[in-house]
Amino acid sequence: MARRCRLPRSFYERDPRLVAPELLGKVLVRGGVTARIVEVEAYCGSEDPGSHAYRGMTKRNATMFGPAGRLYVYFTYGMHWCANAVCGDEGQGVAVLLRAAEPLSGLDEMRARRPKAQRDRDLLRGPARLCQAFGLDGAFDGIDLPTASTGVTIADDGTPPPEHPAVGARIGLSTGADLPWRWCVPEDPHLSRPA
DNA sequence: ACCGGGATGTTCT
DNA sequence: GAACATCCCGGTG
Repeated sequence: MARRCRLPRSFYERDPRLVAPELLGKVLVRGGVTARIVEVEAYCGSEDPGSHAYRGMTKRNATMFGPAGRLYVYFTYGMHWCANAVCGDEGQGVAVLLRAAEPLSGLDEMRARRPKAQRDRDLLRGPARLCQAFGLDGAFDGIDLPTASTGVTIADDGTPPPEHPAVGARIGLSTGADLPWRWCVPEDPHLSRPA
């Protein structure tokens, strides 16, 4: 296996629609718990009616407007957390939502945090399930992914992104649902929904 | 397999 | 007061 390195800040400092497909195949890391990202969505700030940032900065979405490379973790539906990587330039409010991943290591810890998951392929199949399995919640909002000391990061282990990713509409939106800003590893069994 | 509804509480109108 | 970047369970076929 090739050596794993944290993605540098410059990776994130671009349009989320460029960053998103390149995140496919990268490795989400929290200590010994790791997983390969297979599904993501781009959220594009003031030009995107589906984005939390569409109506400007609020207390909840403030992290989105900060520097690229931070983790934006938000609470939704009264019980779930979801995690994004902030992209672009500071003040833009753009990010990539991490929607699904393939478990690589730390499976026992994931299973312990998600006792309801029947099969290992269900551990990270969906943005809130992914956060549950990794133990990500509001305490992780704003942490800096490129910084070594945080323990949470996204790394490159040499696996290239798919040459022809599946692209389609984002999931769960009432507005902005027509925009094709969801990217997946084609045919991957760990997707939240087929591509 | 697919579908419908309930859980649960923060955020914004 | 409504909406919400979701998940889980229990129905039916």
